[in-house]
Amino acid sequence: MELEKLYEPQKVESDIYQQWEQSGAFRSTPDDRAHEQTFTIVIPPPNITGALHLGHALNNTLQDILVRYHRMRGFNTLWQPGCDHAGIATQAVVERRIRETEGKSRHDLGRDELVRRIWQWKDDYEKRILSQLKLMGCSCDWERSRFTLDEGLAKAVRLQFFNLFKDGLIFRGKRLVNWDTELQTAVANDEVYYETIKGKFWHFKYPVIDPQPGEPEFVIIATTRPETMLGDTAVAVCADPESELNKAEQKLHDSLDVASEKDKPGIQDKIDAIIQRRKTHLPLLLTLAKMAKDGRTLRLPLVDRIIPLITDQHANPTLGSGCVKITPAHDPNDYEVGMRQDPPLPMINVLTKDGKIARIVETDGNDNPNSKKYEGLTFASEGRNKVVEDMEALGLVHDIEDHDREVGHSDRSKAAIEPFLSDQWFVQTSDIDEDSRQRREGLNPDVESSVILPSGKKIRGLAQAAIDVVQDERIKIFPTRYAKSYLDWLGEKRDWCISRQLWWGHRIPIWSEKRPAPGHIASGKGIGIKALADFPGEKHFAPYLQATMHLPQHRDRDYGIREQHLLCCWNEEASETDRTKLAENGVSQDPDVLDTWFSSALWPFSTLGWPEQTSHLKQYYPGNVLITSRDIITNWVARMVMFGLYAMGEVPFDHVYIHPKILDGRGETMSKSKGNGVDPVDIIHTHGADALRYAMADMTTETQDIRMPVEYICPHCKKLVDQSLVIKAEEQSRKSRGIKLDRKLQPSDCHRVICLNKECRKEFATQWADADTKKELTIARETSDKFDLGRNFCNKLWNAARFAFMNLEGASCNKLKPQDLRPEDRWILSTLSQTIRAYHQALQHYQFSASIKLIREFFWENLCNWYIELTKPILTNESQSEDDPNSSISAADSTATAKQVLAFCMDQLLRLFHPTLPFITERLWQQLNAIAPARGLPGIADLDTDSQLIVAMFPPVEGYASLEDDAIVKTFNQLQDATRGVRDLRTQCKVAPKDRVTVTIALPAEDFSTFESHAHIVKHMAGIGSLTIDPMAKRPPNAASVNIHGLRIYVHDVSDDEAERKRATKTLENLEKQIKGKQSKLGNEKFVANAPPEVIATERERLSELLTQQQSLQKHMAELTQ
RNA sequence: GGGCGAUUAGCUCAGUUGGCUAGAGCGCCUCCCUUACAAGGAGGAAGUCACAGGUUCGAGUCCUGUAUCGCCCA
Repeated sequence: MELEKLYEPQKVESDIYQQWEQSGAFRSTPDDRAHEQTFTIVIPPPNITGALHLGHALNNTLQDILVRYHRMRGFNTLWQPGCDHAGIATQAVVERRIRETEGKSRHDLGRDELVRRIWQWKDDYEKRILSQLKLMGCSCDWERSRFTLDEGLAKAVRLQFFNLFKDGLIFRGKRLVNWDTELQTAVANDEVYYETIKGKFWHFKYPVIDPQPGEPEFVIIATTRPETMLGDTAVAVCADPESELNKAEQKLHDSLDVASEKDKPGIQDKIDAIIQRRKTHLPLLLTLAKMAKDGRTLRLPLVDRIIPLITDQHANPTLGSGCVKITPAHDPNDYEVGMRQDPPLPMINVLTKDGKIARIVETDGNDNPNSKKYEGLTFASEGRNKVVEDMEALGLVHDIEDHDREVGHSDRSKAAIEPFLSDQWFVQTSDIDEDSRQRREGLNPDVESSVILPSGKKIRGLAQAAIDVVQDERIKIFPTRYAKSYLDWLGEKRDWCISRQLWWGHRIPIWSEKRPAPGHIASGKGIGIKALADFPGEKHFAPYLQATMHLPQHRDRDYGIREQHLLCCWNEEASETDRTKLAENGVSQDPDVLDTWFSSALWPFSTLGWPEQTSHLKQYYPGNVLITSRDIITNWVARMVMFGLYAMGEVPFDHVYIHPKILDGRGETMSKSKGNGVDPVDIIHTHGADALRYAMADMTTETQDIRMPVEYICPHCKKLVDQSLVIKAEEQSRKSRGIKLDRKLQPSDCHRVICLNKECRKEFATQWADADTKKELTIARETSDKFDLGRNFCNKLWNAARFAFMNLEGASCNKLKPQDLRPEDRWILSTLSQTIRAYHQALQHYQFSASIKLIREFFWENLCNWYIELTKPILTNESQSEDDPNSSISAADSTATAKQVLAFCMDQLLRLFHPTLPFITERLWQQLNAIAPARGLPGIADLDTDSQLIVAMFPPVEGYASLEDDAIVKTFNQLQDATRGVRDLRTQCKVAPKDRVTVTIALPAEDFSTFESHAHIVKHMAGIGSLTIDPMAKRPPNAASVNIHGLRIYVHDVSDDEAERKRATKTLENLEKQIKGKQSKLGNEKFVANAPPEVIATERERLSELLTQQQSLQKHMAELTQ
């Protein structure tokens, strides 16, 4: 069964993968082995919004390399796969799809139907994602595949929530969220993008109530969002404007001192402005500050609310009028201002969930009679116009300027984001102290002000615990610089807002009953939440926890209710019937779901069966390493650590490895949501899975992201079409059609593409086209020539193996004595052993690129270009007559030894390459097993020859010490130098490759005998007909010569004196330059005094070497001139 | 605004704690379809290590500043 001349991955990959799966090689089996002998990786669960792209291919290649490496080293190994439900991202994708295809909103469908649709979507994409991973060769334990909404994981989520609630670590609070008025949900920060919008700056006058003599009648505030003034609850001024102005000026002076000339005028202008301002504004600002301290109030126009003039650092005396309106319920900064006041400012909401002006309720609980005419107007358009119009009518508009503003937009719906105050659930990650106990007052008064982990350790707070484990290196982060972003973020100890106003996700396990404040009589026929524990037959309410939550004054406006009774429960989800029954009794479950990261944070143990104490949990927790991308260090990694410590008492993993990011041809990160992802399956199609993996691992260095120019393969002419040109063409085409471009186009904006190849010009579809277009046109696959090196490498490996297999028939497995080995055998074995050691070293430090380079270099350069070339004549029996006259080894013995050594090298190489290139190595392994079933070096390396490489033993960490031989490596280097020297001269003198040349080599007498006894190597490798080694040799007539590391090489009869003189002169010049450098260095007293002795010694040695070379070359020149 | 990183050959990138003449792949030039491999082999040209200072006997490497780019956080 001879191998094909070209390696064709598609003929190999699926069979091999099936064999692995069927053999159970991926399966994890708990066996009580210690943590040191267990290797666990949990996959960062890909979300099910879309298919995987090359970034995931990188992530999973690296995981698979480590998993296969450890499996082959005999570790009990688990790679835990699965997918993430990705709350908002998935719901938005599915909602958009339904809107586009059916014209329906989620409210049209209803909660249950929408969730049903999303499950369908999940099934499709989960299937696609898992198949992508399999095609890449990932060796996950597929039988254990999990989804973050699985029932088992849902149970883990509910229990974790329950425990946190019990420990008083969950509280309810107000928060300004990014509100998407279109989707009617809060969106996360990373789902908001900013655009500059042309707008105006309105300067309004607010009348002062009872101004004293010398005080202004109005204060002037400026706003870009007039409609929010309906919710103003204060106007702030600076408490000490004079010193603030001084500070600002000093700061400008400081920066003026260090500024470049071109920046100076701008800074000077600002200083002048402040000086000017002291004259024009300061007196008024001082008056305002005093008024604020005296408790002066203002009458807010339109709604007629009396609001205080306050002092706060937020008011900047260097800008505008120095006064700023405060709308705590609709601006993040104002919210902070409001919270800083004592007592806090009231927060008055003026926005409805669907983006209109709300019914405005004053602090006394009554509707504001003046606000009626604004109610129901669209917020930032009709509302704004009406407010401005009315202010103008009242003559309270002082000025209007043009002003550009950065406005947040929802990534999902493209609607403008409004800051919106809403009730949210939080996990307290900050330190647990008196202050925070106040905040969660009423929730669970019995809780201590610390938390005791299952390990018995007492912690100050979740964030602090997660900081500690990285600081004391119980978790190590690679590369180390990423520890900083982890620590910085956790150091802020911001409580974690975990509720999301969505339908897709884990529903918050809180049930509540709204009821009046204490002292009032409960109305209605409710059974009362306290009675729920005895609710007949409802096992899902046990165990449960209950708490009464007092809602502070300014927080209850949405409800008009003073107190809420809450019940947190776990066990099973409530059934429909239960829900109905409970609803009838005035008890309902919180409609919100949990932040996706809540369930992801449990992933390292929920996937192992927690809260059940399964054998998997015992064996495989904690994991060894988490491999992920840097953008989720905070969202995910930090939370896994907090939850791991909290639920398990132990860190979830020992190491975190952060890998580079894949960028597209324009330098933008590849992402699902951006629409520039390349399907790894396309690359597998053009280059093969191993080539994909090889290139990925080879590009994974510590510092750099990976730029990946993408090309389409035109399905018609098969030529490559540059993706960035296609995007440009699309932009052009849109412009010419009069379409305004409001953003940079992405590959996902290009659906129909005309081939840029002039002879073709046919149209094709891209992966982003809709189904109809895809049907109409053929889809072009995407590719990148970045993967060529992987494909080339696989082909090389394939062919080297092919050659070996053609010649390994009858290879033996004998006990070899050192004297049986030829110098090249000893050299290659020594080099192999060193390579093995270095490979382990590199991989254990997550130096993927370096590890690949090591084994690539050994294989391609050393084994193929030297060892195999040297061994060819023996193996193919051409060299019987060319027996090395100096060797005592017979030709037949050499052949047998060479076969055994080559078989050994191939065996070790396949093992070394298997983690990176699993398919091709497994295929070749089968062939090797067939041709050389018994192999190894008995006594030195006794090998298992398992039928499957995936479970064969990896070469040992320490290499094979007895094979290492520095002397032969040194000699071989000299032989290689000589060979290269002759080859160089042959090329320079245009000797045809087939012609044999006559060569004389002069060298130091002490190297003579070793060199001479191995000279056949140079002779063979350099195409030498006749070779003389002579320490005293002089230049033969018309010889070309070169000096390399003390060797002087003459190739006879190929050069005239003129050419030789030129060559020698050039070399001499170079030598002189180096000698001069060395001499001045060694002549420097300070160098000799300060540098370490070994460095000086090397320099001296090197100088004398250079001088010898120079002398010999000068002599040579002299001979030439004669 | 704060933090992190990058800038080395035409391109994409290596370069461990400062120490031989700064490397690789691709591309380029010359030669070779030699029976494993042209997806290959042999040889070659090509770099002011972003810029400006500083520390040091010695700086691509350490420090300071500048410029440009990227990412994260607010």
